[in-house]
This record gives sequence, structure tokens and C-alpha cells, in this order.
Amino acid sequence: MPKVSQAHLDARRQQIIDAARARFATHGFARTSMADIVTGSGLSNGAIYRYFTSKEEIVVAVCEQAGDGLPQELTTEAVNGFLEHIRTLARDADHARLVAQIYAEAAVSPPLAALVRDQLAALRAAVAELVLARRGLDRGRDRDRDRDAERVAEAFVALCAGYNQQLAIRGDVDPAPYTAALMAIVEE
Amino acid sequence: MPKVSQAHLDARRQQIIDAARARFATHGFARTSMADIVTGSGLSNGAIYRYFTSKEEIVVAVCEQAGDGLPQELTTEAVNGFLEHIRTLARDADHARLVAQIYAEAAVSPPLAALVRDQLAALRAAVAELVLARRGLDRGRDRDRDRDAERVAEAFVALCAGYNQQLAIRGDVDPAPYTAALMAIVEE
DNA sequence: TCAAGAAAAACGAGGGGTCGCTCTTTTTAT
DNA sequence: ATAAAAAGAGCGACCCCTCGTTTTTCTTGA
Repeated sequence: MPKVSQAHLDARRQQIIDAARARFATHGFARTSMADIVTGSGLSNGAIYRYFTSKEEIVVAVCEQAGDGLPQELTTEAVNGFLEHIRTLARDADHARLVAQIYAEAAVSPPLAALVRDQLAALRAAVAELVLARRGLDRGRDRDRDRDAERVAEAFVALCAGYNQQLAIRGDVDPAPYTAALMAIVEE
Repeated sequence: MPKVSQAHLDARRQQIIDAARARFATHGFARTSMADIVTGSGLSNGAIYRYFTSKEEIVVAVCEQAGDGLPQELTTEAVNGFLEHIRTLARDADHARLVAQIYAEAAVSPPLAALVRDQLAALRAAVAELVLARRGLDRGRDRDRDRDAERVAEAFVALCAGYNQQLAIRGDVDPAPYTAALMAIVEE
């Protein structure tokens, strides 16, 4: 029987993830040492290895949290929600940097690539739904319309990712050209 | 003394850079060891440190080569050259992966960020030029037109970068949605 | 012959991961 | 009820390995 509550265990685990994410965003995965995570989390080395069996497992956990939940945010918002979302992104340069690290790692790590691919697919699906809704259509009615929405979603998501990337490198990027471009893509 | 020509020295240096780039693209910067570069280049440890004083210097050299020359390619092509360029990109997934590594590193390394920022600015300038040309305008004639072209270039470059990023992670991505979106952006 | 350039060995630092220990909490036997 | 015992949670020193770099040794062509 557990000595402490499950909530406590979850909190500890989250504590580790939070510390790791903060460091990952500013220093990258490779330049973040276990000692950094130990210090940042306020726990000890041994304690951390009680919750994660390796550094890589921490990386995966951070990646999952960073990408999940994004489609839900989108679909629950209004039709124009994604435009607002862009402005939310602009505030958090650290998040943008983290995402850049994740994508780079995914490019050279098959398991992480699989994870990110799934997240991207879910995101595109959510956007495609929004596009159809905006056009007053239901999915599954017209094959060609669906295909077109998917194409739009493909470019849409890529442009958002591209914006994120620019943000990660250049720090402050005016969102205006992007919102305009997104509108042009959706209404092409 | 076996004095060798400058051309030979340059070739050796390039030999190192090529080996490093290949490994960087498939394994990332951190997971590429000096031993990997030594083996890949066919040279020796001591030889490499004769041409570069540190690993970081090799990284910088690879980044420079990866980004320079791109604007020239664009401007020397026809007005619609960038669309063709997209399809060229699609062939080289390794290059896409390399660029993902570079951007991630730039996000956490100020000197590299400065380098990449300059490259991006040059690229945007070249694209803006193309956009103006496509619209039958000269730069410097109309302030508003120029500004608009810069805005278009901003989104344009970001979308290309986004496409590259998707390519790096997902391997095969249909370029069609991107060419369509790029047209929509330019002609918005 | 001799210096320049390449190869190879060696080094110090720092990395991730392990292990035995302590302390607290829960169980159990009297 | 209470003390002994068991088990979980956390700790931190330590191990071994790999890395980037330096130093030493060998090759070679003028």
C-alpha cells in the first residue's frame, strides 16, 4: 500500500517534468544534464530515477505534454479560434524554443518522430474540421471538399509551426503577416 | 616539407565539413562525436584539429554553408522559381533534418541565432524582391507596396521553413498543398 | 636530413545511471 | 495499545564510460 497519495506521486512527477521542460527550452536536450534537472526540481538524483528510468523517458514525457491538448484547445474555440491562438503563441518564446528542440530531436529519433507525427496528424484533423465548419460543411459529405480541407490544414499547420520556429530564433516576430497569410490559405 | 597547395587545404577542410554535415543531419549535433567526424572524413583526429580549433567551429561552418547561397539561387531563378525550389527541397530529406538541427541549436545559442537571423533576413529580402517583380513593381517606388511585399515574404519564408520542418519529421510530405498556399499568400 | 603534417595514444572533465543508506509511515504480533 | 518489523520514498556519493581536446610519435617529401 502506498505511503503517500497518488496525487502526491503525480505532483512529484510533474515537478520533475516542469524543471526539465524549463531547462530543455533554454539549453536544449543535450546541454541539459541530469544534475540540472535535479537542482531545478529540488529533488535528488535517486528520487528522480524512482519516477523515470532514464533521461530519455523524461524527454518523451516533456514532448507528450508539449503537444497533447493542442487539438482540444482548437476545436473547443470558435471558428476563428486559431487566429487567437497564434497571438497566444507569440507570448511564450520559451515554448517556441522547446518546440524547436522537440522537432529537431524527432528528426533524428524514430520513436520521437512517431509521437510527433501523431500529434501533428491530430492537429491537422482538428484544423480540417474547423475549416469545414467555417465553410458551413460537414465532414464526410463530399470527398473532394474533405480532401481540400485536409490540404488547407496541411499548409495551415505548417505555417503555424513555421511561425513558431521563427519565434524561437528571432524572439519577436510580428504576427500580423501570419494571420493574414492564414486567412488567405483558408479562403483560397 | 610536404607543402601542399591552398586548393588542397581547402579541399581537406571541405572534406571535414561534408562528413560532419552528413552525420549532423542523421544524428544531430550532440549525438555526433568527433570520432564520428574523424571516421567519416577518412582523416585523423590530429588532422581535423589542424583545420578547426573546436567542434563548435565545425558546427558553425556547416551552418554557414547550409544557409548561404540560398538567396542567390532564388533571385537568379525565374519569377516562379521559388515554387520549383520547393520541389527541390522535397528530394533532400537529409537537408531538411539538418536544417531542423540548425534551427533548434540557434534557438538556444545566441551566436548561432545571429547567424541564422541574418540568413533569414537575406532570404526574406530576396523573396520580397521576387514578389515585387511578380507584381510588376520596383522596390523603393511605393512605401506601402514595399511593406506589403515584406509581409508577404515573412509568411512565405516561414511557410517554406515549415514545410522543411514537416519534411524532416514525416519524411514524405506532398508539396502540392504548399505550392497552393504559397500562391495564395503571394496573390492575397 | 629535417621540418611539416598526419596518426595515435592519453588525459581530464563531465555525463548518465547505480547502490547502499536513512527516515518516515504503515503493518503486525503480542 | 504499542513496540517491533517491514516497506516505501528520498538522498547523495560514487562508478564507469564517453567526450572533446592535447600531447606524443611516426611518416614523408623537399
